Amino acid sequence: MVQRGREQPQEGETKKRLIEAGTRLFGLHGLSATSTRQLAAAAGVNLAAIPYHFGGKEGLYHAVLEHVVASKQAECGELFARVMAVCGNPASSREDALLALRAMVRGMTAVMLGNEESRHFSSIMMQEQIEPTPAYDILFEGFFRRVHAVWSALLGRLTGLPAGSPELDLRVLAVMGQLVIFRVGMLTTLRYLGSDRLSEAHLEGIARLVINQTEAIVAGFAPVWPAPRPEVAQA
Amino acid sequence: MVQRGREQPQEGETKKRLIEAGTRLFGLHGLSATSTRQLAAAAGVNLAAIPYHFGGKEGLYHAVLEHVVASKQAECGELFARVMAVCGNPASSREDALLALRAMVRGMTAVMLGNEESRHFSSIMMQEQIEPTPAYDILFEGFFRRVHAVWSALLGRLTGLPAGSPELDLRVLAVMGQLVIFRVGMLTTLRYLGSDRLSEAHLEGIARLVINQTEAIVAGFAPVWPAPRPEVAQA
DNA sequence: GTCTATAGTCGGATAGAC
DNA sequence: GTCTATCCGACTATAGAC
Repeated sequence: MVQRGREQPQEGETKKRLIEAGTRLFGLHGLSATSTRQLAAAAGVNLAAIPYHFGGKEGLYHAVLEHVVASKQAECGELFARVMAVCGNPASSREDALLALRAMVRGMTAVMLGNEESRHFSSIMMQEQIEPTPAYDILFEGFFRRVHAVWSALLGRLTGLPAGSPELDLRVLAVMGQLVIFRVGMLTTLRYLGSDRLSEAHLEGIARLVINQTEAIVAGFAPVWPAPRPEVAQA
Repeated sequence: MVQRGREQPQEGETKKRLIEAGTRLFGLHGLSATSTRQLAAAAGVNLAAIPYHFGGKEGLYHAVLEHVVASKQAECGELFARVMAVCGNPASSREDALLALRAMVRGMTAVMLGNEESRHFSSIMMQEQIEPTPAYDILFEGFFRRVHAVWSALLGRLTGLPAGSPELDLRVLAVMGQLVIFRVGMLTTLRYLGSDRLSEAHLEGIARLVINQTEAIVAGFAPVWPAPRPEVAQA
């Protein structure tokens, strides 16, 4: 808050502390509503370190986005690879695919709802959806496209919809929405649960419930797209 | 932009223009990142009108929230009443409830994804989820609680889950998530569709797809909560 | 009720000592 | 590479004329 009671920090240390503080503050308040003075104070570094190391506030924001995307990639890499292996293997059974689906829901529940860092990450993602900055592509290409690809392979396998078809792309979004809403509407969720945080039991309940619903979705799937010209000429 | 080429506007007119401009600008940039100068310029009124009429920027924000909530209530009131009537009538069949579900999905698709005003409304809701202001209760009590109550009655009727149970509350959120994600992740959705806006055909496809999935969810429903102590003592 | 002018604060970036 | 001191622009709110 005031001054660090230590000797001069190393170069890497200062940059690292600013990125950590930036992840938290940009997530909470957004890019324009976070001041360089707040950032420097939270990181315990000098104000002038921001223009010096990152070329300005926007440079720091850019570095924060690259950092959180790399962090999420590391967190999800193994899970994604396992699921993709099942989907890409023609010998795997439908039962294998359903097991992979359960693993995917559980993994995404943990990644999205579990730790505190994910809160800041998703807040940044939401702000970029509302008002994209030039750094939006980092999030889209680095994180979102990958998640979508895995879900797409999984649901494509279970519904028979062709990869890249609009119906599959939209269904992937709708299915992911079942989980995303708990992140996006966390505050509202907690009000309904009468709690101030999601407990382990809540996470377990959400994961089970989404697994049940997603299995029901693929079991009751019937293609609806391309909307075959609804009631063409009343014929 | 500069000056209005007219005589002095009426009192009500100035307030109305500021609220309209506020809905758009607060939705795009948020409370703290929208300046009074932007607001006054967009509304075509004098800067000093904001403290005069609303007591300051935050007072205008408060008025904007009350305005959008009232607008959504008017938009949804009839649909909600119809669905609640079906759910509250013990004589209505399961088929009636499924018809109400279809009407609800179509109605919410139109309300949430259809018009331009809903974009600003949902952006404000998202920002309040990230960093709530004292005005958050206006949104929660005035809009969200009502939507949730209707979905809850509908899904309670179709699954047999008791009103107010945690599982029903969470399932309502998960089901709504299927639609909410298209609003929250509109930018990403459009990238996948390779379009710059959602056409009527897109909306129709989304509504059909969510209806199909939600019907599948209630058909394949199996209660998962309260998680019956997952593998209690491995017995 | 609306305007101009301005007070007072806080923002990001930089110069230059160390 | 880090610090202090400072510039200058943008912000919200207000005073006071009309």
